[in-house]
Amino acid sequence: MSKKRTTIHDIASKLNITASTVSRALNDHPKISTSTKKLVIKTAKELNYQPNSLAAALRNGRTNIVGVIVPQADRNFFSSVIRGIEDVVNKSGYNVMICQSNDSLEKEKSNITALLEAQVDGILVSYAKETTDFSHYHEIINKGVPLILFDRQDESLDVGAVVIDDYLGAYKATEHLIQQGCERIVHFCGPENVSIYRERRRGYEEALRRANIDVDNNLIIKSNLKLEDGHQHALDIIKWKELPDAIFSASDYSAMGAMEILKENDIVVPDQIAVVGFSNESFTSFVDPGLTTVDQHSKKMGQHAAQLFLNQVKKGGSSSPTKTVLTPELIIRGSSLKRKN
Amino acid sequence: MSKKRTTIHDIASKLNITASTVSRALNDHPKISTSTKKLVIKTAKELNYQPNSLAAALRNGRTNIVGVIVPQADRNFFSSVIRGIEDVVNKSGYNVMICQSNDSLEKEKSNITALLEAQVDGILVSYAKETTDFSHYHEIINKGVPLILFDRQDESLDVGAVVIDDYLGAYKATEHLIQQGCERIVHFCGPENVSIYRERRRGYEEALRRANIDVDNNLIIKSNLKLEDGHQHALDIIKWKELPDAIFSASDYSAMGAMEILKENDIVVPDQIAVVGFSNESFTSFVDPGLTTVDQHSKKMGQHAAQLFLNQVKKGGSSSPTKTVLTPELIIRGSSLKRKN
DNA sequence: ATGAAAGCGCTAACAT
DNA sequence: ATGTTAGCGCTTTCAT
Repeated sequence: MSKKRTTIHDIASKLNITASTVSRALNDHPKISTSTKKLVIKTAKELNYQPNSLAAALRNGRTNIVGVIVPQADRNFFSSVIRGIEDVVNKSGYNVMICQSNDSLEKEKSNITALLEAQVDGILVSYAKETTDFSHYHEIINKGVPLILFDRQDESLDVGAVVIDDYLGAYKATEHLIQQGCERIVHFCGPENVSIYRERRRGYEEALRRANIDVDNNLIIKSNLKLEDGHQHALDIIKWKELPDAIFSASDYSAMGAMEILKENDIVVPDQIAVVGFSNESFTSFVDPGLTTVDQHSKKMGQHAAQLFLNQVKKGGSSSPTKTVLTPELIIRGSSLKRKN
Repeated sequence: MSKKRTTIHDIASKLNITASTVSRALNDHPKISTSTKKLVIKTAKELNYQPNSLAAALRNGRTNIVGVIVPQADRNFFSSVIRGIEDVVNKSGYNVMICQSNDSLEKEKSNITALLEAQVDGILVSYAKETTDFSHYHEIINKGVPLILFDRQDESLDVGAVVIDDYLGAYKATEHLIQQGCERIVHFCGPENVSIYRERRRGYEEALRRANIDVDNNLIIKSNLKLEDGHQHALDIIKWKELPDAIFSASDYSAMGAMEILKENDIVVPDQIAVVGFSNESFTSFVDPGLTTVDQHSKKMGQHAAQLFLNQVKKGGSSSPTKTVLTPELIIRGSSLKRKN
């Protein structure tokens, strides 16, 4: 059943030429006569020849595969980044190997090991929420494998990176809430080891300060930012003596979770509590009221990250790595638009 | 900068033994003394040795990689299937290489070629909406590479498959609408070449017949089932002389699209028009009213598909391929619950 | 324009 | 318990 695969040797012996000629013909080498090329290609088809990229990769030292590690591929944001990456690298003949870390450090490490063993030509990663120690990334760097970080980055790592200006996104979001008349703004804040969450918190605090509103640590809620976390936070909040007038969440999911609980408890969004999320997940436009959020130009981020990788390959890792910062965009929807009163 | 990679030969020469011993030690071969093993492992660490799975794969004829092709990784359904697949195959030492076809036949073909050239040990695929001709799948089969279909399958292909009973899911959904008193039920129906959409339509029609309601072809709308398609269909529908009293869409996205337009035009869901979708995408529970839908046990589907693959590898492709059919579950939410009147 | 030969890094059958 | 040897399929330098 499982017939022997045909190799270039099979083609060669059938045509009474050598494997080298076949290899060259197949790779469109300039010094091979057109007639030979045609013949080889024809015979290859007849014999149902399938190149073994493994063997070529072993010989060449390049696999033409780039590894991508994301916390969760089902986040709209990440899948959109991946599309951007594919857009760019496919054009240069690369394939993409996607791994999910599920935001777990262990899984992230094993992903990296697997990709390194598979001899990928580069690794693009958005690291897990759990990740605080970055020594496993040094393994990538030490091996001379191009490493690009996207979305989440670490300053201690001297590698190419593309991020959005999380500080600015959070600043815009908070400023918007203040303009709507909010003064007691709760912030759902992600793990502090992740730079994007530190930055978002900084943007939130700075916007308050500029508006002469004191930063109240009681209003800053440490969170894992999942839907269920949003539920829990909202359940806590509605027991407060004095309700806040807005929530700015560092994630759309926890924002959504909070909104669900508020509605269940007949607290009107946005009139009693305005809600703003972060990421522009697709569901944010479906819900009622639409969830105001911050768009991160995900596809563009992927394209940039891929381009950084390609540049690095071209230059052979000479010049110092580039950091690209994209400007986020506030998407205003019903969840934050207070009626004038 | 990019130092030479250490190989088993480096370890061998440092320890004055041969590469074979090193190889065996690293693979925990029973006939290697514990002391040698320890020494080898220690030295491997010191030299920062990284196995080259490419070379091993070339030698062994197995890569321990399974390829997965999905139309879109950002569909909750597919990403959930992928998790199920990873769950199962990781435990058996396989890694997963994910490709997206974007529902395009061309991309699907190039995905298959890439995976085949990468010598993956098996391919699990849910084919693109565009796919009507399955000859490229025969290449996989002819090469003796295990092929498993999930979600979408083709009867002409004699391979392992795991699907849900789309007929039953659609039947339950339609029956539910009828029980709610609906009689003029519109159906958004996907491309006919895709089996799942044929089956869903069949379930819809059969449920009507059993309730002695004539199948009205004017109520069956051919659709590509994206959000925008739902918008368009709803815009058409609201111009009808007589409104339908329900919509059963073969996809959550087009159901959502329709719901958005209906709301904008002050048509009350579910009272005037009830809406039911298909797939249980995560946003269906977020929206207001919650979207009634059919759950497809996505994670379980992935686990089953992966298990079929593992079985096939074990048996060496002897026995005839297994088809697994999962039973779908109707998730009733607000969008279809008419108030009793 | 084509051939001969070596080797990428690893494993396994066959020694001893 | 360890060494020897050959080869997986491909590319590429060096010949001719």
